[in-house]
Amino acid sequence: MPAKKTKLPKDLLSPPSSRNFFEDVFDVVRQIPKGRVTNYGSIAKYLGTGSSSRMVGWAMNASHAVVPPIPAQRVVNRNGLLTGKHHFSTPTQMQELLEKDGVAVIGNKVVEFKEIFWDPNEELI
DNA sequence: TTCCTGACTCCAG
DNA sequence: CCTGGAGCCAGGA
Repeated sequence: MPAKKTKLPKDLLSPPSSRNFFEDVFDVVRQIPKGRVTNYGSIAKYLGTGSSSRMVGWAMNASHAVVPPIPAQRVVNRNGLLTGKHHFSTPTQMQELLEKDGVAVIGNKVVEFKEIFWDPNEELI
């Protein structure tokens, strides 16, 4: 069956053998515990891509077309701001999903961000 | 091919 | 504390 038309890079549609940046990003994001959040830079660092944090965000942009769904709401910027909220179906979707996870959000910012921060570099083997 | 943009981050001033 | 520039990598016009 041909893949549905998508804006995803060809690499993402490649077999698992050709592991790529996208799959790695999704893999890490899927492991973020409920109620915890992380940022783009930490994921980039964990994947060894150094300071390519923008690529993480870019990958998240494609996460909506992937299954199982990626908890993209758990990835915010280094200040705990919901910088990617406008990429969800509605401007409030990201916050609602976070609150559903038990994460309080006020003024586009994750409350107690520092407390619930989940760093893959230290908590993921 | 070059130029611009982006769900980022760091460093100067 | 705020602002601007650079580095970063991939994709689109």
